Amino acid sequence: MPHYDPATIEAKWQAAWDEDGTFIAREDPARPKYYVLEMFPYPSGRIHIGHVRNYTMGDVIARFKACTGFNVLHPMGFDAFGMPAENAAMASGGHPKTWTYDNIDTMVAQMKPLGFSLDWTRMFATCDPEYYGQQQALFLDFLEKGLVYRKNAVVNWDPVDMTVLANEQVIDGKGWRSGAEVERRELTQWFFKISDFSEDLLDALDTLDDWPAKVRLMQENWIGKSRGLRMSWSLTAPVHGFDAIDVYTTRPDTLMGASFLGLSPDHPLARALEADNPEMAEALAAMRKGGTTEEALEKAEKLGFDTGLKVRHPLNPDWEIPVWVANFILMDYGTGAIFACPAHDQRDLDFCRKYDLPVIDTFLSAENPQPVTTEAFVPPKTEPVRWVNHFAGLDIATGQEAIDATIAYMEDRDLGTGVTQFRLRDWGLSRQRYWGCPIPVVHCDACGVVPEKKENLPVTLPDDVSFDIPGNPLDRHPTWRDVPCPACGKPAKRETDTMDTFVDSSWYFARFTAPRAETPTDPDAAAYWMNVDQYIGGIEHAILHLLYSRFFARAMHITGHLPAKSREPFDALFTQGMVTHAIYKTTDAQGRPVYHYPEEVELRDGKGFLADGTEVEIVPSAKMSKSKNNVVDPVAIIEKYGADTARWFVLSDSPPERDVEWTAAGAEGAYKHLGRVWSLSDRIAQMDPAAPGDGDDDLLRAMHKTIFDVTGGIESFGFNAAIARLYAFTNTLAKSKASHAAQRSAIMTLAQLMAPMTPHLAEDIWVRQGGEGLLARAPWPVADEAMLIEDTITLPIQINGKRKSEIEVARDASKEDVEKIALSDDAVVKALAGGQPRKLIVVPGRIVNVVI
RNA sequence: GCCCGAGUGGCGGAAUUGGUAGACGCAGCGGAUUCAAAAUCCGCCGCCGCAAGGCUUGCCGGUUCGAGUCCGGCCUCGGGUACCA
Repeated sequence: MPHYDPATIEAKWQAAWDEDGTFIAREDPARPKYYVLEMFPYPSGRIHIGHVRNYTMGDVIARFKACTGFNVLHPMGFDAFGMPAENAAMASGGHPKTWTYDNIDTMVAQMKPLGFSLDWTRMFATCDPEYYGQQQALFLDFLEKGLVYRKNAVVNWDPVDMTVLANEQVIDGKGWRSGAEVERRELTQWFFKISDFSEDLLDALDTLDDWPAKVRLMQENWIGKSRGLRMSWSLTAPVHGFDAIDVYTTRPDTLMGASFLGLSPDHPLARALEADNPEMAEALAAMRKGGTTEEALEKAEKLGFDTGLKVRHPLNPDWEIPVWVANFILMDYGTGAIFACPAHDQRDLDFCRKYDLPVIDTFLSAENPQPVTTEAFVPPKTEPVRWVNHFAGLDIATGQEAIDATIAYMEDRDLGTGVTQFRLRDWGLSRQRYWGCPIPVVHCDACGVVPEKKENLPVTLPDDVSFDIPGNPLDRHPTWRDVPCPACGKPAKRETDTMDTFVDSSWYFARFTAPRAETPTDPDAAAYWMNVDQYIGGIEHAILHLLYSRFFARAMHITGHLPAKSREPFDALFTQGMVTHAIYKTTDAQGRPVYHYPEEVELRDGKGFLADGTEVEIVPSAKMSKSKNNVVDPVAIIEKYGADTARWFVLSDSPPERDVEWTAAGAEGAYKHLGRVWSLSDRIAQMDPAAPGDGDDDLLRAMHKTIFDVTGGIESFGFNAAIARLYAFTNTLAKSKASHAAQRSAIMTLAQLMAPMTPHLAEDIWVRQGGEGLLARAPWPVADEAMLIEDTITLPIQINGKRKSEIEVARDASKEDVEKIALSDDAVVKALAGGQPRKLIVVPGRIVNVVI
């Protein structure tokens, strides 16, 4: 008897699909289309188990939809620009382009044996000039429609390496290579006007019914719509042309608790003042140290500088309040100036305690009225509180009521304006780096910023660059940088910043509909294939990538590159969990972290050691990340057991939305199971067709139940539960004594139901049982509803809510009959001891509860 | 700091969304087969207890005839935090 030999089977069926062109997507108006997309990978070097899991999920959906009558588009590409390529070039002297394309070749070679139903003819990498040239065309169209502009923004500046750092490259406020304290520095940069769409991006979340609620909630919070008050605080004496300071607040109800007026260190007034005040300049320089992330700003120790200026309280001109500069105030949000109310904001309170500024309660807890000491009192805006300091004479009212009342009061007296504000900021896309899409503009002394002509696109990256010194090689590449002005022809300079890699991934899904078109999209192809019916990717992209893509889809509609229906490009979203793995860490002489690969670490008694005996720190369950060296390579699994085992295993072991900690155990079990199914098929094929059988009806009922459960499981992303049903049905079939006809029907159906997960094995069983054509194209089995209904059911009996017994009743037994049977049950009779139940609850078809 | 999740046997997890907690798999234990082993097949397998029985879904409290599921308060872990992708 031949044995299960995945190496042979898998190669054979992959060749058969290739020859048939099974997965090549062609527009066909006669058939409904289905576009399945998994977030495309960064070409980090080798695929890891997370990729296998992610793409297998998409493949299950793609294969399932193809068998249920859809014309499926299932493409793959690479998100190929980004920092790791430059870091690799710096570390080993190669070129980012070589590194990237070599990695892509390796990863494609690793992915193909997995047998994904991908249309490889549509593949591209975002670093292909063909792709990024079209992205430059999009940029120019956006520019023309006013969707892109320039303004100043802060970056992390490494004063030793003289270069801009990514947030990731700032560790504890220091540059990752130089170790120097990072400074915040302003540069003129390009921005997409995503804020024009704040309201729309927020409102449209309600239409995304097939997105996870948590993602919509995260986006809602990120966009952060708030209603507040904008008002002016007049200075007691004008300075540097300022006679007042504009402030925005979402808590105008706390106006009477104002303690000081705070300016961002980047506020124009702060900058004007420090110019002729060395002491202040020094203090502000200290405040500008450290990274630019929100987390760093929020967690940094509160620093302040008293400007000596005073403003008058808008409601009481005699009340003078000091003006301070404070490091926790963001220039990007509101007006870059706040009034601080320490009693009801923890940051303000920490600041006031440190600098000995007054703390004034405006309201107290209704039940427990205590003045604020070390903890700010910040109840939900919907909770009623007792007002002790409010101009409108409120007593008990909620924060929201007080806010509304305050805004009305201030507007009536012309002291301020109620405004709606969004937290969402414009998207800064400039990066001072080489390995990205060049921004297609030229800076001319005479003409200013001049867009490159479309016929000159793509503006390609030069190949002759070096990475031996920090900074952007484009900046120091005269023959690339120095060009004639496209408008006047005089000497000018190219923009040397490149685009954020999020730009690349914000429209690739549209490009896949016509990957070789000579415009960014092809209208007919986009109209047919868009939208993405099912998008699958990691929860780590819940905010930025998805929000940026939603913006891009809108902007591409405005510029005529996508139809109106694609303003929301992803109809359904599934966020799979991450594959996690411990990180093994030591520190070098400078105290910087060094990460070790799992294969370098020997585990003993829960501790890890390197070959030389050094103990490593183990950080459990961390996201697999190239830079942390905790990536698990699936290639060994595929080589040992085959692709079907790898696919089956990554789906079977945990629910797809949950993180999974990778362990090697278990793959063996999956492999054994597939071998069992293969042998079972072989045994059935050798049965005597004429021999009598027993239990055909039971087997066929189990089969239809399995069809029903597995179909539902796949449709609802319950892959692990669907696989559990397939295990159970395999066990049933293995024990069955049914006739050959029934068993053949059962094994062929089993093969079909397994096909989305283990397509090669399934095709092989299909053809050995005499199935016609490719299983990949065979119609999906449909459960016969009549076979799903059982005649009798088992009802559990609870006594006082605890299960004590169970009864068999007819499926359609009346409530009265069930009560009668339940009350005559031994356990119930015993528990009642002759008495009457206090209450008898019968939930038909579910449960009986006897309350005594 | 702030926003969003997750927590169930030795392990991964299931539970028709308020109705039998532990499906299915892994590991383990026992048996069959074998000269022996591997492979395969059969059975057992939450915890305490000799048993009767009791306990059990991170912790504390609540709602309910009934809570893994709903509500309130904590703890731990993970994701995001706008230049990692």
